[in-house]
Formats: sequence, C-alpha cells, structure tokens
Amino acid sequence: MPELPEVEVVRRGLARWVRGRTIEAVEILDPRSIRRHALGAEDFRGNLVGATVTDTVRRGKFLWMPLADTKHDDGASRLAPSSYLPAARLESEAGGIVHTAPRVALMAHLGMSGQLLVEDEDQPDEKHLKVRLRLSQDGDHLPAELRFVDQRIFGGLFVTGMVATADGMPGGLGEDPEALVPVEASHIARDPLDPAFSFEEFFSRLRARRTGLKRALLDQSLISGIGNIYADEALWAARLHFARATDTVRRPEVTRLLTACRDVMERALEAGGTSFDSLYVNVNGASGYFERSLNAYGREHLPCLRCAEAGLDSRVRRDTFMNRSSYTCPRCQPRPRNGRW
DNA sequence: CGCGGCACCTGAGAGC
DNA sequence: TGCTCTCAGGTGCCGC
Repeated sequence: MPELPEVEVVRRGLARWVRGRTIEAVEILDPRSIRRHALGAEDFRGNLVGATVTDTVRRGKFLWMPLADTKHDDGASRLAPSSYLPAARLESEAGGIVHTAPRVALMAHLGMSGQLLVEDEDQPDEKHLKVRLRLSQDGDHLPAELRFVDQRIFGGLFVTGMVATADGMPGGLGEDPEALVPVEASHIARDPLDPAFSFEEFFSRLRARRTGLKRALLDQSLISGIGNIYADEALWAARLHFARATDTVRRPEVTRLLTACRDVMERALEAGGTSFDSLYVNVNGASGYFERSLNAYGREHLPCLRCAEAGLDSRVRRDTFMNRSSYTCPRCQPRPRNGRW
C-alpha cells in the first residue's frame, strides 16, 4: 500500500492488533518476499520465532515493528548480533551514522502491492500470500495470523538492526519516542507529518537541487512518504508544475507546497487512504475512500475543479514523466519555460 | 557526486 | 482465444 497515508493506516491497524503479541511460528511461502535479509529466509524465521512485537513505527513509507526477545528472563537476547547486522554494515556506518546498542526490528515495505493483513487462521490463503506469522493468543478472540500478501513482490519483509540517526532525534511516527531507526531506513528523510520535520532544512536542500519539483518530492532521501498520487495532488493544490526547477522556487511557494502535502495526506488518512481496487486495504482488508476526493490524479480529460469553480473550462492533462503519469491543469499549473520561471 | 534512466515483478485491460 | 502492448500507489543501482 503505497504512500504515507496508506502505510499509516496499516501502522495503526498493527498497533491495535499486533503490538504486544509474540510470534509463535513463521511460514514462508515465497522466499522472494524476504527481500533484504542478508542471511536468507531460514535466518529470518529463526530471528522471529519467540520474539514479541513491542511497537509499530513508520517513517515515510517504511514500517517496522521493534522486537523484544521473550525467551530469556535475564534480558539477554537469543539473537546473535551477527545474524541481523552483517559486519559490512557496521563498517559502512562510519560516516554519519552512530551505532548504538543493537536492537532488532521486523521491517516491512509494501512496495507497489504489498498488504499486511490480520486474519483468523481459517480464512483461505490469498492468491499472493507470501509470509504467514502465527501470533500468541494473549487475550481472547484475537485473529491468530499476520499475513504478508504481495502480488508484484516489490515489497518485502526482513529483520534488521536499528541505529540512531546523525541528528540524534527519535526515529519516526510510533508510540515509542526513543525509537531507533533500522539501518535500511536510516537514509530516509523525515516525512511532512513528522513533528521533527524541518522546513528550513528541506528548503535549503531543495534549492540546492538541480532538478524538477516532482522528482524532488519523490526523492525519499529529501522528503519521505510522498508518491505519485500525492505528489500530483500537492502540486495541483499549490498550483505548481511538476517540471518547475527546484533552484528557482521561492520560499512562499515551498511553504504552499508543503502545506498542500500535509493537507492532502491528512485528509487521505482521515478517509482511510486511497484505493482504486482491492489491492490497497487496511489490516482488516477494507479499502479507504479518498479516491473520490482526488483533484488531479487519474482525472485526464476531466474538468479542473478549481477552474470550474471560477467559471472556466480547463481539462486535466496527463503527461508521461519519469516513466509514469503526471496529471496537471494546464491553466493553473502552467509549464515553466525551459524548466525555469 | 548528483541526476536520470531502468530493472525488478505480476496481472489487468485494450486492441487486433 | 490468444497475442502484443501499455499501464499500475516504489525503490535501488548503475552509468554518465
């Protein structure tokens, strides 16, 4: 489930249904979905069985569940550090990233088509079911399984170590304010809904780029959580063209753009996310309904609603950009000449 | 070293 | 029916 609001919907579902529960069994139906686990699917399983999910944390589109080991009362981890933090990684962290006491997390990225579903064990397997986790039954009537379903396999799960980022700030949006960040998410910038997001840092880094606005919005190391839908929606709301040169944008324009990003993603979150079909659902399999609130994305040839309100007829156009579609109103988002202003 | 293009996958739908 | 083509909410890596 792609962009920030959809991932946050999933995070909240996991916080409700999975936090505090212990993983009792792991079934890997397709090892290709254990994507970046350096030591392979079998090691992945060994790291998870007996571990308890202590929290659910998100940064941009990355989602993770910090794990506590419940096997030993003395607090010693059953998990050898080398099994989740390869030596090469330790060496590569010299620049910028300070290593702290290793903690582990179950990382998830949904890619283009991943789903995390909380279900009873008697539910039939989904066609693209990749991984099944059986969870402890601490209370009663809790669904017994957490399933990872993914048609295109761009998403995946893995267990990894967590580090503190260079700014020494807490990791992301979760319940634990001291949360660290998994190594694989440490290059991901804060997202616009993160209280620690810095406008000044974003503005100066954006201005230093020599590229177009949309390409910058989609760069997760500059600003995270924004994908193709919400980039188009935010640019439309801010009346800016996707090809506008980043080194010419002025402060008020960037303020407008960021406000638009926050606004559209918060509204999408309230609506449960954007779904065009059953591919994008919450942990209980239900679709969000923000799709009906989109102003630009997917509206080729349809009227620009802002222009219509002003009594003008302007139709949304679709351009191929970065090998994907971009939707703009040619009247209120005019294409800059020579990519400049 | 920053930027842009492309590979990684599967499936749905259109057109012939 | 089946082929080919395009398209789909993302990310990382490689060459320039």
